[in-house]
Amino acid sequence: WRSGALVEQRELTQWFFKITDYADELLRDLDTLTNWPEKVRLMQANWIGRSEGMLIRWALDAKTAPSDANELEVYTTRPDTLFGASFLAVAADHPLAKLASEKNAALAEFCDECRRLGTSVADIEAAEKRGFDTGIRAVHPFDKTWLLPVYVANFVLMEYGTGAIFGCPSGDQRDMDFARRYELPVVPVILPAGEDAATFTLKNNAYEDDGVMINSRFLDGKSTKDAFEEAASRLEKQKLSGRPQGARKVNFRLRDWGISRQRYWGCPIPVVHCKACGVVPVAAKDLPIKLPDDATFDKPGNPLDRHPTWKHTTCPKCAKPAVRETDTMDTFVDSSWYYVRFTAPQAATPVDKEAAQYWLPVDQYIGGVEHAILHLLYSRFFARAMCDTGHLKFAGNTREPFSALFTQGMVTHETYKSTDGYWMLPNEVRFEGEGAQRHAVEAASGRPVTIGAIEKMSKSKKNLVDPDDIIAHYGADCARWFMLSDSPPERDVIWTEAGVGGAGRFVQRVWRIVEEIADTFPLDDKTAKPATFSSEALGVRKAAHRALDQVGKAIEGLRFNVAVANIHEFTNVLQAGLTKPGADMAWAAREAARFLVMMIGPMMPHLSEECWARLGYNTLLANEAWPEAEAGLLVDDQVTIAVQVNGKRRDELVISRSAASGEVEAAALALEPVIRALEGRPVKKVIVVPQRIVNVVG
RNA sequence: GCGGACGUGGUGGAAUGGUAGACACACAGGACUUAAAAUCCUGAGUUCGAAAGAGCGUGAGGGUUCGAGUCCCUCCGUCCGCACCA
Repeated sequence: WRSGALVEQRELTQWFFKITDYADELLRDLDTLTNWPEKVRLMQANWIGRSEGMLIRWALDAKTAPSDANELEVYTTRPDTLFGASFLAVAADHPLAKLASEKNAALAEFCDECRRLGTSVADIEAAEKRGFDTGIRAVHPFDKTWLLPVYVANFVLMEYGTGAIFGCPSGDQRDMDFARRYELPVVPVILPAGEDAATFTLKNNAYEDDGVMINSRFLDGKSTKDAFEEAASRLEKQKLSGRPQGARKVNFRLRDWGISRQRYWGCPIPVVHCKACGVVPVAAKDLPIKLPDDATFDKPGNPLDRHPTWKHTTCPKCAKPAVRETDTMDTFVDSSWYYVRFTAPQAATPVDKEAAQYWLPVDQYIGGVEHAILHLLYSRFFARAMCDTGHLKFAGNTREPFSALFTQGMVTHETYKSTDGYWMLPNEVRFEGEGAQRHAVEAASGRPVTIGAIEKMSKSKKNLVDPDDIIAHYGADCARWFMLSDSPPERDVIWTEAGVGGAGRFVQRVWRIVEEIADTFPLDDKTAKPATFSSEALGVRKAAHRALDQVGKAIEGLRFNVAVANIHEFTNVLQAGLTKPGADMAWAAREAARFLVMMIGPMMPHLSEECWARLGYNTLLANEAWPEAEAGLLVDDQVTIAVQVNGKRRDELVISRSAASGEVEAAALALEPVIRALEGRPVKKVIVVPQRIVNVVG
């Protein structure tokens, strides 16, 4: 239904949000989003695509121009290169192209051809730069005697700038390609640093960077930046038909947001079309407009448009029969402000400003990078628009909906296709062989299966793994633990169950340790903390407190795989400690068990509550505060420092934490491997980094 | 074409410029067992060596530094975004 007359008709009633009004602010405020990934900020900046340039009006030579066309306005970011101009070009849809086509059948044909091609990315890539000389000549703004040809060119976009450009082949690769094809002059106007003006020439590569102006009359010798300023201010002062010939202009790549969809599944756009009153908004009391329950989907096209009764209503203004808008909104509209609604989901009005002000902005937003541009830009726009319409107010002076953003990776998996071309679930497939011999067959029939690319898990390609299988076998906590331990959350993961067994063993191990400690050292609030600890017990305590510190920080930083590794490490120490019983170890072990259970809590909630109860507590672990690590247990009196000779590690040294540099140096130089590595050479220099490393240079 | 990210053992991955490979998976050997499972212990980047030890080692090559996986430059590869935006 997107072809033919219907599209024309639709064009007239397309609905847009004026996101371009916020282009500058959306771009500028990206700098304030310091807790957003650089990548996403960059993608948004590129998408908004701000460029500073000029609109320049060129007079058309009366002898060659159509009678009702006497000037052509172009957009450029490089007024400095005006003396390198060798042609002008307009888009096939440009009014001047249409005007010129009226008396030129060949030109009209060329314009048609341009319109047919050049829509898809692939077309553009393949398309050569082609043009058609309209015969019209334009007058150079700085030289009345200099006439330039005006072409229609397939690489000029009507949607950007004015749909017309001036071509400077020496300074722009596209213009260069065009000039070489149509044998237009190529005049270098910018001399790169280190080049000689007398010998500098360009072959088929344009020089697009900065330099010193040449062949440019009054601009000669200026820097690119100064030349821009000079040319711009002259054009601003210079008049053409009584108006300034040039005007500075900021242009954006960002377009307005077309929200009209010809689909059933979306919020209806709440307006009515009345023959007498025109487009009339639906009264607030009649909102929301509900979709009909009896839509049919048996034919292509918009079910709302062909529904027998739904669209027929009366005009809110004059009460005469009128027709509802049958376009519905893009679903991105809903996702652009749900976070505001979520602060007061029961509110009678769309937004409870007080609740929104209390909760927003969102502290930590987590989502896939696929939303980097559309959803996240629309949401930033909506937050601002809602502030301006009085629907929303933020507590601070920000207008950003999401303070911090984290982009998680995707879960990917191999894809499988049967011989008849159907996608197959991984659990319908059996594997044989290894390495290059590895191949797949249908588990049920033994028929061969093609192993396809590793792709993002999707229902359509069926490369899905059902977590129920893992949950049934190992439990939900184990599934969670395994996923968190596997790789950092920002990275894509190729899903594999290899390793889930290890997570299962860890779950069992935690339970065994907790049982052992609960049985051997039952909860007894009266047991006083021992005055001193054996070195083993102290070791357990240090490991416990260090883990608490590390795991807390890792979780805060969303580095869950590191948190898991830290817990593993600590568990290993605790388990070894249990083989050396004693009153002080009992106390240390109980403390350690309590910490262990608390640390796994966020990642294995069921197991940890079970363990918590097993340790004798009759509270909910979920209500417990994260314990504070004792600072004194986080540092050792003795530190191990590496000893290098000429940057190569030769030995290590255990020494008092507070040892003076001289002391450390002496101890390092006395080490036998150090003496050996020096091979009798004198020591030139010794670098001592306290508590870290010694480097002997010799 | 423009912009960006990444490249570390058999695998997933650790590492504020300071002992590369933590932790785990897989693997091998051992203990326990009639046996297996489970559990526990041990080993393991690579080359040479019986060992002690030594050489090499974070995609390749250069640079900065006492010291580089980490910073800078060039190249190769992989991935992502934008794409004739004047």
